[in-house]
Amino acid sequence: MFTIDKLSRTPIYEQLIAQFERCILSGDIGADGQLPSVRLLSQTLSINPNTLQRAYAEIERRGLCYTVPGNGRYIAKDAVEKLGAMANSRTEEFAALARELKERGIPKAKLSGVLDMVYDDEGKVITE
Amino acid sequence: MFTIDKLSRTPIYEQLIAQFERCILSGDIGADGQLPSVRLLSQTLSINPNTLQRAYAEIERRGLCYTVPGNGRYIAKDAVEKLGAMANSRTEEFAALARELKERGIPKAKLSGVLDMVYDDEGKVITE
Amino acid sequence: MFTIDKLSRTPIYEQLIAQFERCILSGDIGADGQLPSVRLLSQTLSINPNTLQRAYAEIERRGLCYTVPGNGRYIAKDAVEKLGAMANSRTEEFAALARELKERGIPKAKLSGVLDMVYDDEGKVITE
Amino acid sequence: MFTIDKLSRTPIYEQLIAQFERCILSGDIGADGQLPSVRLLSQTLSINPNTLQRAYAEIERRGLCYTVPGNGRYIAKDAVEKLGAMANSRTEEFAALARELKERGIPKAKLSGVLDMVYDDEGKVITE
DNA sequence: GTGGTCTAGACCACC
DNA sequence: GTGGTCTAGACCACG
Repeated sequence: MFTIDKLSRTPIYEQLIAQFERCILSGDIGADGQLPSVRLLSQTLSINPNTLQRAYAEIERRGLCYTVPGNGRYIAKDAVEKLGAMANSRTEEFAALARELKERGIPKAKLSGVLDMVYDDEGKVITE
Repeated sequence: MFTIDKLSRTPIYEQLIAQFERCILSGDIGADGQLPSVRLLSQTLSINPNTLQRAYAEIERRGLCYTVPGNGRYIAKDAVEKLGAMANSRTEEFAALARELKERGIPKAKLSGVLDMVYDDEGKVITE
Repeated sequence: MFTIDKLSRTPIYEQLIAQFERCILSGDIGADGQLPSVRLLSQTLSINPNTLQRAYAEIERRGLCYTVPGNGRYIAKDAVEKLGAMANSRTEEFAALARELKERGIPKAKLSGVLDMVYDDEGKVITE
Repeated sequence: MFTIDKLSRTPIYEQLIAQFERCILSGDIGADGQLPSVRLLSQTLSINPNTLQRAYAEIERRGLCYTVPGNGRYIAKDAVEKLGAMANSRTEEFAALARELKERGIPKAKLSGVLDMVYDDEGKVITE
């Protein structure tokens, strides 16, 4: 369910956050919306509870989940919407990267092609 | 000529590398192709000489420049081509970002629009 | 009669205590002064009996109620007076908060205004 | 300069945050606006560096200070304004407390008196 | 059982 | 020197 790269330069807790956000989007969390407990998941992933705790704290700070004291953590109902709003602001990142690649001589056609591939990806697989 | 953001989370030496690469691409380095000395430039930018040294070392490692001992650093003649090759591999990065944004519900049209903006921005200047 | 916020950061047992004290002040407990049994009320509120037990223990410790073994819990006759005395000591808390807000630049007029609003709120109901 | 109560129920890192905010308001940070380093201050207060780090991270998240990589942390120029804005929203807290005390029979006159004392505090001492 | 906090000590990257 | 991250292991409050 999760893949953590302990050697990566991006901190583990950020990797965790990213993975959780993906899970929320894809609905890969149990139907009751409960997130795995700190103890359990930290064992499963063999990471330190503190690290996971930190990831959870940040996810909660973003309003994507909430804590029921003594009971567990649950995904917020409007989590998907919030993620959408956040993604919108990340478009600027996309623009910056495109600008840089353009500067380095990558033709627009190439990037357009990549975009096509990404967005038609699953479509092709199914319809073929 | 250079703009360094000391507050940025991306290390200064990486910022330097990126800026040098841009200068190489745009030909903004003196006609003789000589890079400014560590001592001089570090003073100009008021950064630590070690930091600049590190950037130069990395640029050299990438084969974009070479050192003439006791004389200075000069841009390699095939530097532009090498940068082109490197940029190509960075397209994967672009794809990854596009994939993620797609996953989060950003429609293809939006990204295409961004692409158009980026590429038609200065394109006009050329076609005029 | 009771509203428990299970998501609140203030423990449930403290919420219970506060609500009981309010009920005692407003006289909203049955004329006989008997408090609901642990079993019944914990079911009604769908909270853990232990939690309710803890709240009752604390209320009893404060001398606001007493237990008749095998019979039930009853509100102490001097409960209201005791609550008054306790509230007096909480004025210090009020002073501390006011001091802090002053330190942060909130003008006295603003706090006075708040005070007016709070106290004149239901005051009207009485004078009518 | 700082007083930490390790036995308090409010976490150390929150105590730290509160104290820093007060220092910022009163201008008790060195003229250059640099905050003490994690290592140094954690030794001085004999607390764990991690705890202090956490406090600093939160302060930074609130936009009250910023980090110069490899150099240190500095107070943001608009820190005082931000603190003012935050305080404004805390007025609600004040109202809630006043409401509760009113409910418990504290007369308005008493709270008004407290308010007078708090705000005229230093004035009296001087003019008397 | 749950989450929250803290300590001790280590390692890394950057300047 | 600076901040940032992580681990290991402990303790506490709450339900």
